[in-house]
Amino acid sequence: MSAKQILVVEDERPIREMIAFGLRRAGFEVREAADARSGRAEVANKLPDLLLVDWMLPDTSGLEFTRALKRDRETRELPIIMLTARAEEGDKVAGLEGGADDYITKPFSPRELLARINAVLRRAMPAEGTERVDIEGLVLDQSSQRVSSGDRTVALGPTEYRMLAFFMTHPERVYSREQLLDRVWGGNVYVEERTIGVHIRRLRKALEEFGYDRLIQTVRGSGYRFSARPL
Amino acid sequence: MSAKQILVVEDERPIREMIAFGLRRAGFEVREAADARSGRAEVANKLPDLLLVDWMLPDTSGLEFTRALKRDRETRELPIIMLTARAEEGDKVAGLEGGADDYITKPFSPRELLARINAVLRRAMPAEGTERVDIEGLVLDQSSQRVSSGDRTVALGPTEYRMLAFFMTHPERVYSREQLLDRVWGGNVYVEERTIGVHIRRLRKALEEFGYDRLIQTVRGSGYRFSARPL
DNA sequence: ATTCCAGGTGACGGTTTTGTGGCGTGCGCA
DNA sequence: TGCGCACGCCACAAAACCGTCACCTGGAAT
Repeated sequence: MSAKQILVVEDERPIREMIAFGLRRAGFEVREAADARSGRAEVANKLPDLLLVDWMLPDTSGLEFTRALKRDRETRELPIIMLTARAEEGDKVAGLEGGADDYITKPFSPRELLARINAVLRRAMPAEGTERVDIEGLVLDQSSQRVSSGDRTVALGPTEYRMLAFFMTHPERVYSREQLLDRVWGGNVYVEERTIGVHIRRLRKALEEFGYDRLIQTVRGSGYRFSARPL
Repeated sequence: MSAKQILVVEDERPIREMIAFGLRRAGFEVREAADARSGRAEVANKLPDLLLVDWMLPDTSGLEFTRALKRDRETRELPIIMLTARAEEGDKVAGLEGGADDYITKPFSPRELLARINAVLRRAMPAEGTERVDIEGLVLDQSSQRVSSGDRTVALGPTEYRMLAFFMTHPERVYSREQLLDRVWGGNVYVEERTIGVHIRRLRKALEEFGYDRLIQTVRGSGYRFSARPL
């Protein structure tokens, strides 16, 4: 597994360099940008694996920056961690709403940062060799973000796709609703656990016409399981 | 799987109780301590599965408390989550260096706390080699919460599954109804001992079509035994 | 043989968990 | 600005499961 590339967008140079230093020492490849403009340029230049974005940037707010990236299809899946100072704490919510995958308040320890980075990467990154998964003829292709059967594509919303992708890369195992929230939605979101049932149903319905809805099994009292074996 | 036990060490009573309440509602068993001293006593008394420690305690800093535990061989593996107020944020570094497995800043949402707890517990709980058990072709797979024979799955309700899982991981040994209540239902539940017989029957019936019902043996006057050997 | 009792059985009502359809909202897009 | 898609959530329906009870059974003790 090659080194993950992280782009740090932060205007205060000492901070930026300290972060970069720590990350490099941890084995990441690091690129730096001092403002949103050059940040965008860097992203366009070569897609990093993860973005660290300061909340306050000289030219735009990190929020705007994030929003823009999350809107673009090309960069939508790019994981973003927002850096906020304590004073800006009230905006956390907004930061997440804006689409950041996680945030971290300054000051933070290198260890904390690493923990979050790894968490987010783990979430975002298809585990080794799961770029393409075929289960009983149901085919997940992560690079094109599509799931298909034969030559037909299963119609899925973004959330359904993420959930199905997660399931297909983690079959034969029961996941609680809480775990699903954590792994499919991401750590810092508040969503009713009940809602998961709704998405399960939508996913089942989408798979139904292909005859694959049976793969999503309910484990009463525990959660759900994706399995090729009959219940 | 019986309920995990969590010890909350926090001097501010309302906060402590709120946390305890939330955790209990989430199915944890909770013990409380108001200062480091009684905290230590509680730990010594009976090792909990996880520790929630406030950063500021009347007698010692949470840091010292944690350090001490991490130094002791007996408690080194005990997972610790530190609670810090925002104002103490700068000390995070020290907190983590001190050996806490995670920290969380007040105020926090119950869900966030639960997520961290589960994450830490999951990390701390490496399988005991009972992940997969095969007895005479009857296969228990705990990660998928399923018992199967050949390619067919035994249809079990939650309680039946728990009971069978317990039996398969503790074979060749007689358990009284009371013991079963304790280990399968988990301690503080009021259920008629008579009821166990009913579940035994249900379990036998479920195993019947696979020819495995013979594995559950009645020991008159004592209880039940799961054994591959006939008798 | 008769009695007695632990344990087995089948049925039932209540409770909890999950499935389902629908509604309102927010955001991207035209 | 208006439209349509996703999404989150609610309220209700359906299903699964659980704990008990009343009654049956088989064998051990007398």
